[in-house]
Amino acid sequence: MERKLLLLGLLRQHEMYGYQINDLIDAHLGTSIHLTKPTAYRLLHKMTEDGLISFREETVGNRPARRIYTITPRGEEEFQKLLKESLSEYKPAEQPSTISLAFMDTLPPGEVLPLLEKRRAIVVSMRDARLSDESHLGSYQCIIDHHIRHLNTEIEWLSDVIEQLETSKVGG
Amino acid sequence: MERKLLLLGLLRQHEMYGYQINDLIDAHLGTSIHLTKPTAYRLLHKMTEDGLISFREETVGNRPARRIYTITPRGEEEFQKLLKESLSEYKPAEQPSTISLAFMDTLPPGEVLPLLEKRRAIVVSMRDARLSDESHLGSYQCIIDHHIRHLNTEIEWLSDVIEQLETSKVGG
DNA sequence: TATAACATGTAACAAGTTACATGATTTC
DNA sequence: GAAATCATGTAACTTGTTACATGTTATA
Repeated sequence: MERKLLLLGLLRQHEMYGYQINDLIDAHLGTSIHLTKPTAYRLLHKMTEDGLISFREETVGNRPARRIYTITPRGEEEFQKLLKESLSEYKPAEQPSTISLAFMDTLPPGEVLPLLEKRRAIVVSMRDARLSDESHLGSYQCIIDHHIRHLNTEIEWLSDVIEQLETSKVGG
Repeated sequence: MERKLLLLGLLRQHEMYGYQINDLIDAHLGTSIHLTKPTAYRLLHKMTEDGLISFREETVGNRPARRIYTITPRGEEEFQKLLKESLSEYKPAEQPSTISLAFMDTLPPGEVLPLLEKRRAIVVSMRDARLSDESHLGSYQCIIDHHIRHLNTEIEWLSDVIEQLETSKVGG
């Protein structure tokens, strides 16, 4: 489970509390992995139970205490294990958005084209948002680069599909 | 939900029974979408309840009767609706395998390199399996092409990461 | 003074998986 | 006669989401 690896990896670098982790992921990794608050909190609880992380509380004003998590030696072991496993494996990403393209010939090209152009615009704006994200975050840069490359591939593929549709529209 | 679109789209082309659908997906689309048997059967039941598809039974020998599903007019409507929605949207694929790369600097390059090379070999063999799949399946070809492109991007990215590691190993 | 951000969490639900169950037929 | 394939399915579990709950502090 990659979210576990992610949390362990983050906590390994600095101690952090849940809210902080959520913010970091939303801000910089949210387009590559989603991890919603409830899931993050649940995982943190579970990993605490399992002895992989531990926390101390810190109170600022009268807000709910921050639970500042640190990785334990057992967590470090688990991290190393998961990391080596995960580095040497590959599970292809599911591409749910792709399925509809298999059925586009159901509709007349004139109807499909604007839909695909809308889709492409979404992908382009995602790519551009990533490109203009100037916060070079050391190790995350690698993931951001990965994401940009795949977004570019997606744009190229979509453009080819669109082009083919356009010529078939003219030709047919 | 893309699996629903997929099932409706398949049944729209020919009537089919569950086992057949599972086979088709395993054989040609399995690397892009997984749909396990229980999920497929459950969806077929639910869509029947909802009036999107209907079935007749066909018995061969003493085996359990095949339930041969056909799309209904309401299913056709739903299909059109889902298709238009899905064509114009884009949800980036989650890339769980990528997370570990953010933490590779945890290990010495000499230890990371063989792991990443193993990973790359997996991706390469997936790509090659797709390339050598000669069963050109009309509309699915588009999805297969999509998949191959992303696998290629993945290979390029991994190769760059590996190359960087190699030079840093020599240089450092 | 209202809204956003801070900080945690629970409850109910949705979706999908694994493992198991059943039994016939074909192939080695 | 054992193993694979055909054909359906159930039960228990895992994982994650959405919506809701609670209350504080900073900002516009």
